[in-house]
Amino acid sequence: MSIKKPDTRSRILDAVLSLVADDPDTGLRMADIARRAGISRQALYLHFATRTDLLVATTLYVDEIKDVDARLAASRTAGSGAERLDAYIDAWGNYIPVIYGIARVLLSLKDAGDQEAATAWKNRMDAMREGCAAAIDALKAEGRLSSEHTRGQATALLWTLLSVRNWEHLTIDCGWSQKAYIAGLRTSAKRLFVATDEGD
Amino acid sequence: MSIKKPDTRSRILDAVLSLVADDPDTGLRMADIARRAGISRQALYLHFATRTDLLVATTLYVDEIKDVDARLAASRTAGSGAERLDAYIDAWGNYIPVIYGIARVLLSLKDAGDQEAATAWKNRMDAMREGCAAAIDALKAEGRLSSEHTRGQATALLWTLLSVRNWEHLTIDCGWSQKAYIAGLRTSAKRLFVATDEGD
DNA sequence: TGAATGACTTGACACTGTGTCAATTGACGA
DNA sequence: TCGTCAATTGACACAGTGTCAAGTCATTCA
Repeated sequence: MSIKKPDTRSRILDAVLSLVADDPDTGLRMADIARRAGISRQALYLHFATRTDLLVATTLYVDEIKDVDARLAASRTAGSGAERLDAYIDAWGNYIPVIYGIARVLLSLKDAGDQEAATAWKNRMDAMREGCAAAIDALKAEGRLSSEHTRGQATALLWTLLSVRNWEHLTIDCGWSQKAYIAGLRTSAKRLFVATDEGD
Repeated sequence: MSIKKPDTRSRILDAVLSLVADDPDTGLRMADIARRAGISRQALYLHFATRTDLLVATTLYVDEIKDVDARLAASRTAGSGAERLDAYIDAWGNYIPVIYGIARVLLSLKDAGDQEAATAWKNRMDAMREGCAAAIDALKAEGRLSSEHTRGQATALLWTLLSVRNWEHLTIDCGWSQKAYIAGLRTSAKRLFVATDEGD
């Protein structure tokens, strides 16, 4: 990886982010991105082979800038399984709005049948799933995982519950505030996965 | 509405469905649809103004053929609130795979910023939400709705839980069978919304 | 019988957006 | 001063949607 250099690449990535922030519904055309970055459309192709490449790179760039890893790692230090579940919901749930703009673009590419975008998204989501599995495992280790689910089922359910699509649905379609979203998911996850005191 | 006629329109709609069934990942181009329907590409525009119109019409056509209304109405006759919840999950959850192919196309249009597709989808989902609200209300009327949620919150959560995206995630990404999906959602909904016996 | 109508066909074309190619410029470092 | 690298301009190929004009063919109606 290069360290210095005049950083046209970063200007391009920032241009994508600023366009997405400005108008989430924009088509995000290569020509628009170039204009925003202050270079010619053709110059984009000196840095990224295709539009998909550029968009995938942008999501990685966001992860880097916003330091997902640090955010999510914090949740692993929590004490009990239930606390860990809450911490993970907080960490991931509050990260979603940060990535939502560009995530949406990537999801839309994936939906349109773009294999590369699908793979990139899958990788990100698989990493997120690890966190879900870790939280469920912590519960299980304490014997506090609801007897109604196996570890695998509980992990899949939590993973599903925490999807970007569900965040989108609850906040945008249902009008929940970010705070209400976090609170709602916390209580839901507790009800779903944490065994009640008198044997479950 | 016309009753007879050689029904080129239906042939077109069937062509869309058969293409979607054949290859869910296809681009579903107007030219392909025309070829499958046995007419010229231009003739499509004699029946549908735009590709979006055609695709929206196709989802309505599926609803008509498969009779969603009848399926969902059945769930309203169930006895207790809990039974009604189960019946609704069964009815809707088993309808999803029927519409999934074309729903996916519509969702992808919506994602790409198509306003007309977004509205059409919203209408369908609003109707589905009614069923969720009715099931939650039935629980509430019996005093069996978990005290942790208001009616509105519970409805939104159930609506979210039953989304096509979640079905997609659980069955396709997580590999759950349709049976496992229904069973998983039934127990989850019960845990989430039905109050436990000793005051909740 | 013969004209009008409606559904469909063929073929050409405009438009948008991505990606490619070739030739040129200008700066910077060895 | 030469080479190289980043960027520029301009032209173009290719898909896919949507439009337009002119022509065919069958049915219906007078």
